[in-house]
Amino acid sequence: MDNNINDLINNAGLKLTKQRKRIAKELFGQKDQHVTAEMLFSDINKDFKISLATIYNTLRDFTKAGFLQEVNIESGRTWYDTRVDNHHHFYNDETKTLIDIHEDEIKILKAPKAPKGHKINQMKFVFHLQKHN
Amino acid sequence: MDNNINDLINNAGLKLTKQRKRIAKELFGQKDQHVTAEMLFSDINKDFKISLATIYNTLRDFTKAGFLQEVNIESGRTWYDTRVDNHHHFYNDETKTLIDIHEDEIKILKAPKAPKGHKINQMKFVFHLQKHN
DNA sequence: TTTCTATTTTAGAACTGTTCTAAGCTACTT
DNA sequence: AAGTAGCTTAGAACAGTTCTAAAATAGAAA
Repeated sequence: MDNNINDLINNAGLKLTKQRKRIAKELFGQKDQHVTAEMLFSDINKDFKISLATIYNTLRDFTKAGFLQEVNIESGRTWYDTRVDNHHHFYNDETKTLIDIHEDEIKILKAPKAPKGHKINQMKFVFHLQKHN
Repeated sequence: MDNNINDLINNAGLKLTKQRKRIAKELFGQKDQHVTAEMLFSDINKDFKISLATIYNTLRDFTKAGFLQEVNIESGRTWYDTRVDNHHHFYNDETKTLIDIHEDEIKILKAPKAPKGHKINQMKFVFHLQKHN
């Protein structure tokens, strides 16, 4: 099960370095995580010296390999989501936190028609949350 | 009708400066525009000297006044939309262009339930486009 | 094992989009 | 016509991210 990750890294044509193992552990150790590069960097650096460049390189590599999905909500920083299936998000603007929405929690009766010569490749829905008493 | 814009600026408690008039003309001269700060800056500067800081200041002021809506799709830059009603977007990742989707082109049968203590404040849907032959 | 090399990591420079600063200018009020 | 709050500006500063080029290392080959 730990090897699962290692095998995946290898199968993606990536060398199994200490840094990648450590990042993978951080990301895939618990499920459904949402992280930014800075978050990963400071969390890991509590007990494992790693450079910010490696964090960015690895996030890019893992995304390319399909282990992660980028989520863009606020311009200015990129979130990485360990869920790579098709799904959507709640976003709490106040606490700046993301919550997954499983695809079957939404039912679309009518989808917009893509412009001529194009088709819809991916749908990304963000539901902004507000406190409610 | 030109005064329309000027009145709106005034009513928002903003002084009617040359720069704001010019930016307003650029933004609201034709309808349903999507611009970035850099786009506005270079378009206007073709015939009217204006500083980038003023562009940013004005985009912020106009947004606060409700004349514009921010759209965040790619992290790294902010789009401004002259449509301020509730609507959604197609995004062409290849050409980096936005197209409005009127709200009635989408019908949602089932919306996700907001987490306890919260309610959905705003829904922002992005439909990523792909070429299709 | 040891050697070899293509990858990887790294510190720091560079870059992009945006905000801040503080000095001079100007729209509007009196 | 003068006064002032608000505005514009150039450039510095900042945040997030990518780039660079030198040193380190995983894994293949001998």
